[in-house]
Amino acid sequence: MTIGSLAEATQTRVETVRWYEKVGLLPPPARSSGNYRLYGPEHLRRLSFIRRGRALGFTVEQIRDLLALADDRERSCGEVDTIARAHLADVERKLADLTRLASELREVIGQCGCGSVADCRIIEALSPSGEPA
Amino acid sequence: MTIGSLAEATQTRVETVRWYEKVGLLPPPARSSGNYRLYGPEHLRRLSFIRRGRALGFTVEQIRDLLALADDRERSCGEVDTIARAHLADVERKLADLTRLASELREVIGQCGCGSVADCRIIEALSPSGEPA
DNA sequence: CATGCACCCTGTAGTCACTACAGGGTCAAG
DNA sequence: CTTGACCCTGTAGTGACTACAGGGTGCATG
Repeated sequence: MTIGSLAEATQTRVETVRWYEKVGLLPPPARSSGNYRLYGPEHLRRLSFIRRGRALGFTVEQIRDLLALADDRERSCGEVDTIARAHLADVERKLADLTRLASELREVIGQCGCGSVADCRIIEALSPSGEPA
Repeated sequence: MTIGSLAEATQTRVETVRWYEKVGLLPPPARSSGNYRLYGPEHLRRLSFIRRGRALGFTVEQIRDLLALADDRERSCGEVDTIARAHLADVERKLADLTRLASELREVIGQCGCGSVADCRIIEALSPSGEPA
């Protein structure tokens, strides 16, 4: 399996696959006579894991930890649970922030009468103490 | 007003103030005999505008545009409205993404029986076709 | 007058997770 | 034998800062 096929199979860019190798998430594969990377099914599994983790918003460092835990199959699942819960808490914080932000934005936009900038409420809302910038 | 007071007044780091100057959001202020930056009330107003915009999630480029529009007070408010609406649409997209993500995470976490990694549902959920990594 | 300390200066490099080249090599089809 | 798709390495860029390193300034205290 060349890097192109692996990338296609996992919906990843070729450069990204090489980057995962560089930062140590994906082990260096064998090389062909022409120095092409040759991947096996284990690489496909590992890269799929990485991509799914990224899609769920885990950082690369969290995925590195999860991979290390997944490799050590005897270990208790507790640490995995801890990482996942910490991440969920993070996502929920961001969600709350964005919700607040969206409602502030909607309010600001609703006030715009669309006259001239001189009396634009959006600009006013951005300026300190409602004064134009 | 030195850079430190300005930074404190706007809840900004000193380095960030200097960075806004470097990228052209904040005009270069006068200098003291000892080469210290000296800011006036206009700088305070402009920096407050920038910080409020950032807090609302506008990018630096969007703020650059908003500042240019705000400076040209004759112009119609339409462009300001366009920028704000585009940003709101962006925020709403992110909000939808995060909401989906949080529910997926909650599901994954709920499945973890916290035994050994070998039968950890979180790891399985991250692996392709439910198979361990 | 000397010292110390908080503050300021410039400039560069690092963060995160990639992305985008530049400048070349390899391979299979026509 | 040439074309074109693919691959290689290495470096630099993205956004919005942040973190130094290595120095200068300004003011209070001894």
